[in-house]
Amino acid sequence: MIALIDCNNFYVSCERVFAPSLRNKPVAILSNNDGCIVARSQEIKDLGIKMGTPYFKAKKIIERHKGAVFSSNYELYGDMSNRVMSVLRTFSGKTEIYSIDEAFIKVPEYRQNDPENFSSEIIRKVYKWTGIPVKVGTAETKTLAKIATELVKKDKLKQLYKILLNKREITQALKKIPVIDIWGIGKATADTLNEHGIFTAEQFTALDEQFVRKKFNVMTARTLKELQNIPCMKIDEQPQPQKNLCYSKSFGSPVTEYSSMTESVINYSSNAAAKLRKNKQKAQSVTVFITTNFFNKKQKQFAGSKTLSFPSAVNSTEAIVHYALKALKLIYKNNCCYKKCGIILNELISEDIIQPDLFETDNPNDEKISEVMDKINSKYGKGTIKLAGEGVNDACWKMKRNMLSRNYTTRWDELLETD
DNA sequence: TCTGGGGTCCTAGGACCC
DNA sequence: TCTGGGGTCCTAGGACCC
Repeated sequence: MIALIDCNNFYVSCERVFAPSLRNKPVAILSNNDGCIVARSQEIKDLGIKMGTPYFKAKKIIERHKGAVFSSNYELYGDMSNRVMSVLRTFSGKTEIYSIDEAFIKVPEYRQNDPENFSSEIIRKVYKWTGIPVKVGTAETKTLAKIATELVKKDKLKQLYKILLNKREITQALKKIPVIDIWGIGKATADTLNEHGIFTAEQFTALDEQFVRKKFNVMTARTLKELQNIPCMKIDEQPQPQKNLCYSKSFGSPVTEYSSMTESVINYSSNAAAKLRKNKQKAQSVTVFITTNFFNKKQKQFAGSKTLSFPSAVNSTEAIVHYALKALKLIYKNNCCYKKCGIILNELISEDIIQPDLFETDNPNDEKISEVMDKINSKYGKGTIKLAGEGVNDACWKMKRNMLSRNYTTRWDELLETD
């Protein structure tokens, strides 16, 4: 038996924990650069504002309803997520953190005779200990557990949990779910299914496995079996180490100068390198990409990317910045109005794997310098020490975060300063 | 004026090997 | 005149997730 725990409007809930006056008001959270709406309270949804709506299109209506809007505060959400997950671990020895706001847990044997009570205990304890409201879906497969939480959302059930164990109830449930809402079925597959006259999860579940396997792929066939209550996906406690790491952001305002572009590439590379070291990994190659604003139809469009391999796996800021700048030089085109750039570190391996550098081009001091920088930044706050090439704090390309809340749970010094 | 970011997995096709 | 069969590896692109 598997339970899926899903935090309700997670980012919104995090902000509300520290601003209780917002509990019954419309609250929206914006993407980087304060661009799109990426999380919505129920009140915002009720205003008809869709996920991903550009903020400028929804601003007026939110203001009219006296709603609150926040820039996304990933430090806060990340920390709140850790708290929720540690509460969940008190319920089961087997938990899989699926995303920042969701986890699958295996229901322990001795709790399987009473999933209702088990669910409501989870909901109560997580709320009491963290302030975050969650919903719980229980079933014998992951995909059906997902369907169960979907039903809680859709039907606005009195209970914040749903149990899908017996056959009749499963069939009833699947009738209410359009294929696009099935976990693992996206737009493309849903469109094809619709063309074949398949609209609900119940209709999909009746299909022949071989047909689905042929028409689509193994993943979709697996989803089918899971909906037929045949488990195909295990709870994955030890997620595989990450294979790529990407740090990319749109610019606050467009970049037209090579010097600004280098600043941002140095900054993004340093950030990516720091993340890599935090994950205790090294990269074997780096990709740099730059693009113009593709929403602007009148502008000349350009997108370039280049991947360079390191002589041996690295994670020092110095080495990564060096190669990223080399790659940038190869793709940069003058007279373009750039909107975005990004750094991808590829072919990641554990930093414990020692790979001798054949040509000994590494500078052994680089790693030590990076280590010291990490220590200083972790003690005194991100950005305390950085490369001069990263430019100043108010550089035009830096992302906009005009409505940022405080790091209530991770930076007490910051609170003391501002209060 | 203003439109996000970060991942994974699968597949088909090309290049190459014997 | 007639030109095989069986592999592996890599890459780009598509599809999906949050």
